[in-house]
Amino acid sequence: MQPALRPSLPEPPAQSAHDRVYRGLRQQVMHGELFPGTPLTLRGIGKSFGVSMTPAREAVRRLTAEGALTFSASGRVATPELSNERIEELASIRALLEPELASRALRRAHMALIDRMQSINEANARAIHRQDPVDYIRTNLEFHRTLYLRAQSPAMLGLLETVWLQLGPTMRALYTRLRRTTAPPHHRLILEALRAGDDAALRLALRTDVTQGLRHLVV
Amino acid sequence: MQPALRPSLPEPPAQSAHDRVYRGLRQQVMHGELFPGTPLTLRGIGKSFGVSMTPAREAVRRLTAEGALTFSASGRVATPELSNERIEELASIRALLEPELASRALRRAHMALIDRMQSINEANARAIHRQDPVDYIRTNLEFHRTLYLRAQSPAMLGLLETVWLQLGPTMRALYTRLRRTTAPPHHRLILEALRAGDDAALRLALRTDVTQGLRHLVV
DNA sequence: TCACGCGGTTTGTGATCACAGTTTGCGATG
DNA sequence: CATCGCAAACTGTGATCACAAACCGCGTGA
Repeated sequence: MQPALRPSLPEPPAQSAHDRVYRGLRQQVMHGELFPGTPLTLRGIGKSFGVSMTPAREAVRRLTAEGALTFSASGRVATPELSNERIEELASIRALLEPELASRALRRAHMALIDRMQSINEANARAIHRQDPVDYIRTNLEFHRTLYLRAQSPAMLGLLETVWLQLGPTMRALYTRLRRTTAPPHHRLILEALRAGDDAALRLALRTDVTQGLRHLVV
Repeated sequence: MQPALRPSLPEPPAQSAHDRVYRGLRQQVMHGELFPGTPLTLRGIGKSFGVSMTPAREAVRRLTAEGALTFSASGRVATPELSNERIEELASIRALLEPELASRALRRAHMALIDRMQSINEANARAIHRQDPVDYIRTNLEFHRTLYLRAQSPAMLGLLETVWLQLGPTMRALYTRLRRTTAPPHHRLILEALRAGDDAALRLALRTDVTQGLRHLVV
């Protein structure tokens, strides 16, 4: 969990049962803890969170609305198995939104932010070396989100997180399949563009980071 | 309702109770039938759709996940009252997504599509003359959606519809306040750019249509 | 050996209920 | 006449239940 990220997203404690379930499931999906096509059951979810079916159903309903889960034929719940077209479309949405968010964040960026991103990036490199897919996905998203939070554009970030959510299981399948041992090279470019205050370079670095990262997703 | 639009969005009949409620409420919100801050109750929703609280709750949960409804203090459900910053942010998201969708649709556009858009636009002009805010919003969205459906980018269109949904009540408040009697000039430019096959002009026309239309929203 | 069919089990759905918190409206009091 | 207070009504929450449909596995038959 990343307690340091919370203050910018003004979500109150909101400790209702369905909200606990929602957050828990959402994190599992976004961080790639679940493979594509993993079947879920309302009773199973409820039991694993210690609640009844009702809050589990609401959380699932909410997550399906965001594309994090799908209803297979006749209402069975599962993580999505994306077609190649869908993957490419989601990647192009990332390529549209992320440079814009980065550009907005650039105006408000300061040294402490860049340092924080750098340390997250080092954790990301360690996850790669450890060959830990979940931690790799988690730190990678955290790297990006840390930057975008500075954009002060909650609606746009929310939309982007929806996209990440849909890609979660697919990214897990990818990063489990190809066991890379070298860090993605573009995070360094992002940090350099940030330090230089170069908007065009930053946009380009993000676009390539996103499209390169998802290039290998197409089966 | 627009039965002609259905085939491209491959949504099955899906006649469960919560889905009927979801679609009904969603349309009410997106088409501006509800003003910002309108309070809703689960029991009231259920009664007006002839179902119990359970499906009503699921539909509301799903709509709040999309930003169509908000939970006011201590769980009361209401349509959102957006701040100026949020309105501007949503407008800039529209300005980002809609030119992209239009550009993708341009490659696949044909004469029948343009004719259909033109006839929708005439219905839109009639709604303006009749000073019917709901029908104005409905035909305006239909004009745009008819174009974007051709982009064959369901995920991007889905994201955009989420944005429309969030703006629904606010647009209703606007178009009720300022009683315009002249059609927005940019739809004509969009049609001309489509006929000419001019990508740059089309992108520009959409960007100005979106930003001009929402310029008056800021209170 | 393989395909088919059938019954037990599991699954999502929707209704109902008890409960706690909030709002509301009426009446008493200054 | 205005203001405060309290009780009744209302609201969302979560649990439980009945039910129908889908699924799974085993056994039978070709």
